[in-house]
Amino acid sequence: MKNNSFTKIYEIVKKIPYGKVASYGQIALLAGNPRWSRVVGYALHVNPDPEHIPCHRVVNRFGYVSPAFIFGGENRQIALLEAEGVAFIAEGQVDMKKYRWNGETEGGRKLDEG
DNA sequence: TTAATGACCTATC
DNA sequence: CGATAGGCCATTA
Repeated sequence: MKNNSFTKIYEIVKKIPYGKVASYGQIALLAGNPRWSRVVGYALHVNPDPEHIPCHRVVNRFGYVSPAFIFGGENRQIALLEAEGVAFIAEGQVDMKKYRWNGETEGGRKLDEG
């Protein structure tokens, strides 16, 4: 267990608030390594603690979800997100402009929601 | 150890 | 502005 790299990633992913979603690059960045974008996905791939690691709240830069890599199936992620209140603007895409996690556990509406 | 792959992002023409 | 190619890091065979 290399709790040196992934651990950081998990820490971020596990810190994602309820009803919000974050992108790999964001997590990687918050983790302290903007190039871990690929590793972040890998970290979730192993997902040693899917019960504590909300990988379903993680999507790519465009808000698209994975085709079928989530623990349980694609519907799993979508279902979980919808269950939290996250709406989908497309078949497998969430509104990153409304649910995109700023990176803080407080909130944040400094974006243009207009 | 070398070679290949991946739930991504960024830079260039 | 739109489309294509490469880079980075870690895991696996």
